[in-house]
Amino acid sequence: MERLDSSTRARYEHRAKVFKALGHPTRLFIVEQLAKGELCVCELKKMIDADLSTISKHLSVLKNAGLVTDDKRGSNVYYHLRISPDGSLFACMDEAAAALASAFGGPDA
Amino acid sequence: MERLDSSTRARYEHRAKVFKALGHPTRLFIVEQLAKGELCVCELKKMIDADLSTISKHLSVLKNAGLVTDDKRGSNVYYHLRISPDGSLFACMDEAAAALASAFGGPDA
DNA sequence: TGGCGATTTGACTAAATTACCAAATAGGAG
DNA sequence: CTCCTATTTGGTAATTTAGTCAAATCGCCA
Repeated sequence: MERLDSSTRARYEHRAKVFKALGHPTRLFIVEQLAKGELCVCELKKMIDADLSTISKHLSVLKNAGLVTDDKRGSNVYYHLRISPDGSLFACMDEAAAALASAFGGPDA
Repeated sequence: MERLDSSTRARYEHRAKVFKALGHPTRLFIVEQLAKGELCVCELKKMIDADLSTISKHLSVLKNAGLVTDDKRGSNVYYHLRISPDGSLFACMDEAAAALASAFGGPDA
């Protein structure tokens, strides 16, 4: 029987950090937009109705989870994905939606 | 250009809920154990060093995210996964670990 | 019926998250 | 150099989450 001891826990904390970063609608949206190509903060601002500082902090969470990197060019900061848009993390998003929908009979159940 | 308006946002909130549920090491551990087969709360208790009520609440979060269901049999409550252990949500966990590791040069980078 | 083991729920506290505003910083243009 | 734009950071209030203990439930068995 596997037990959640401290060394096992460290491994799970590692993974949980990535899921946690994806656990916010705005961040999930950002990740999907970046899947189409890099965007600078001001471009994301046009898409998202929130304070610029809020968006900046969401980007920082994604960066700390290893999901994106930033690249300063001129006075702009461009963000792009570190994961493949064809990878399981994206397939996973659809499965996530399906899990909830099929459980509670949502619109796309 | 796609915008995160209120209806779009509702869709992302839906998905984010599932990721959020996976964004805790204990819950991630529980999900992986359940991938091997159903377990009752007292069996999970043997694996996890936390208060029984804490475990119960984690299970409730997973249930609300549509990831598990419960099944009372006798005086025990058995939990089992609602998602396939072969699906992308599991493949995704490895990718999650890899994303962080490759970003920060972790042990399994 | 009475009590027991298993599990959930409620009350509560501490800690983390989120959002906004204002201020700081950094680079480029004039 | 100085202003302007782009972005991040710090402070703070509101909300949510995680964890613990105690109390409430529920199904069984004597």
